[in-house]
Amino acid sequence: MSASRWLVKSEPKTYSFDDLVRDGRTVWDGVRNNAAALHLKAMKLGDDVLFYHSNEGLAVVGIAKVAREAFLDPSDPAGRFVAVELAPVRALKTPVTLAEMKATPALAEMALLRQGRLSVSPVSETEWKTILNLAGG
DNA sequence: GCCAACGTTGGC
DNA sequence: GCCAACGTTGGC
Repeated sequence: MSASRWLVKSEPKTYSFDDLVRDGRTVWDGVRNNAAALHLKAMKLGDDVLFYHSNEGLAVVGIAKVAREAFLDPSDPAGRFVAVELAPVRALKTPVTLAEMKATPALAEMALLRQGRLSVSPVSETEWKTILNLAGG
């Protein structure tokens, strides 16, 4: 079975893709939404992850991968939510902006576009390839 | 168990 | 700074 693909959002002011590159690896915690948490739980070691900058930038800027599968979120005192760990793979040659994605018919069904507030969402193989093409490979 | 009120996210 | 979308909370 092939790996799954995902997209995570982060406000660059809080934690940017550059921060992930600098850190080499990070705990992706603080997700407090059930739909997003289900996606975190479904992540497998080595899965591909698009890194999206929200609020500022508004673009997919890099590729990461799942470095540790879901475990109890250490920042959640109630023990209800999970976290994963992510590691950087590479920055995109050209960031792919939200506007570009909205203007691309092949991406019309993307969870990112259909449910704007979802902070962790699945990405289909077709969507992945389309975005990497937009990024210039 | 329903639903109104409220809070949060995130694009504009 | 505004507001749409959506999740959560709490009174009944």
